[in-house]
Amino acid sequence: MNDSGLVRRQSGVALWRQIADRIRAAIADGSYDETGMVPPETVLAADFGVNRHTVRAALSALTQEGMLRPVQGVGTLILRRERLNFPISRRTRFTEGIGTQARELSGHVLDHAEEPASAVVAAALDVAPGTPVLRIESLRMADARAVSRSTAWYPLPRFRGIADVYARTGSVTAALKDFAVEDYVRVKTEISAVHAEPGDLSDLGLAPGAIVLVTAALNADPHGLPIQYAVSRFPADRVQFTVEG
Amino acid sequence: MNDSGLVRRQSGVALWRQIADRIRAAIADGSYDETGMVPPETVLAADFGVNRHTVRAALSALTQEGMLRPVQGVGTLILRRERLNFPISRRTRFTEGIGTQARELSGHVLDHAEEPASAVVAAALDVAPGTPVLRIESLRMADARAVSRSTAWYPLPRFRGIADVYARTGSVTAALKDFAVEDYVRVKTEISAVHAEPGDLSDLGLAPGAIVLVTAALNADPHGLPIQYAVSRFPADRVQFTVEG
DNA sequence: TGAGATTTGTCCGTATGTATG
DNA sequence: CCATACATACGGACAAATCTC
Repeated sequence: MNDSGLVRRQSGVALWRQIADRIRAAIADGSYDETGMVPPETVLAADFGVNRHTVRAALSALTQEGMLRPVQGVGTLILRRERLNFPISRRTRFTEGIGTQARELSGHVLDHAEEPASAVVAAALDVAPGTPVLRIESLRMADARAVSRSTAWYPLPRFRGIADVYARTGSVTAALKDFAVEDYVRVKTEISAVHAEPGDLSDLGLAPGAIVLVTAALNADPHGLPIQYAVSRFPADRVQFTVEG
Repeated sequence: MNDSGLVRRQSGVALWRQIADRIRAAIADGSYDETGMVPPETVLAADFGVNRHTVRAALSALTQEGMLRPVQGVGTLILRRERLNFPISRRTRFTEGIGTQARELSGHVLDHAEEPASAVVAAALDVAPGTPVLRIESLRMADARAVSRSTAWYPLPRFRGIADVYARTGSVTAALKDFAVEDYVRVKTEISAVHAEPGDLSDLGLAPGAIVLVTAALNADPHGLPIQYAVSRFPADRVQFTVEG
């Protein structure tokens, strides 16, 4: 199922990395589920039309990522990792959304500060540009792996101090409840994908060339007042979204 | 606005390609809108911490993509910076969705055939695995650039012959209307992102390492009967999605 | 008109990374 | 492990086009 594809040279992406990306994708869509192993290096080399050394470099990178374990005399075992599914709907909640897909979920506040609203943030929160807003940087983990890195903006003075509550509870929903927001709805979500930037490499533990899914989301209270605008970055090899109509 | 990021070496992704990706992203988010030009090569080289030749290789790639036009003695002009926005909602329609964002829209049938339903397709269309279904491969263009490559499955015998109507009209909605489907709704959309595969390079005109947004969508008629299951691939540098709550 | 500054275009050589056999 | 070929990245120097004063 991984045939029909010569790999492209002189493209600025090393052959071993192109091959690593394709093997990762093949593992994700279950192509090797029957054996639980990657095909032998010589077979892969023939399939991709490259030298065995090049395949070895690709497998070595995937082994480094913790996705494979080579066993001499046996083959290269696949250590399966499922992709977390993150539902997006009018009632999007991070913790409920991931639900039972991970044993351990947590949210961490990395930093927070009050600052004047940029044009984009001001438009989203429906305030004048330059109005003070609260910015919170956070990291979400599932089973000890980073699944999102967010920057969220909240209007002031309504939510002054919410960062402390979030830091204590690890939940946005709980923190909002503390500020008398019993319910809220997801008004709009923009989804795009870009290559990992230097910040993603450290925050999300990614390699250069990796893919980051980016969402820009607006949440509002039941009266329609914007309460949060957030830009979040997700590692595409660990997360997907589902939009339920 | 493009600072704070040295670029990573020996990662299997050439520096010039990493830099090309970041400049493309900076163009897309409007960082250079004031001048309509990319900063001078020497400035970019200093920002990224690389030699000017390396920046030139990146700019050369973007010029090849039709995104830039260098002018000796003046600078490097930005030709194109729009990303098509594709709204996803209960009433998702491709043509209406793209709407006025492009002057010319078209859909082309590349291939179609009847085949037994795979496990995934059968589950989506709510038929028994192996039941014959109609598969249609299509390509959608906006202003002479490919914006999606889709594989869609339709239940049989209900939609036998719909490929011809789609090929003639270039519109799924029109073709469905021909089969007495006056209205339909988007039940579910899964969104993920992967690296471009060999097929994407030719179909969507992408370079290796490029990002492809993948959607798996189920449409149903007003009675809730599944009428179409489609897996579509979009070039992430030209397309983004918006989910409206 | 012209001199100087700025910016892209092209050449040289050299060291390292990638890919093959 | 080796040897070989090509791509990538760097450093420097200069030419050509454009703008400003």
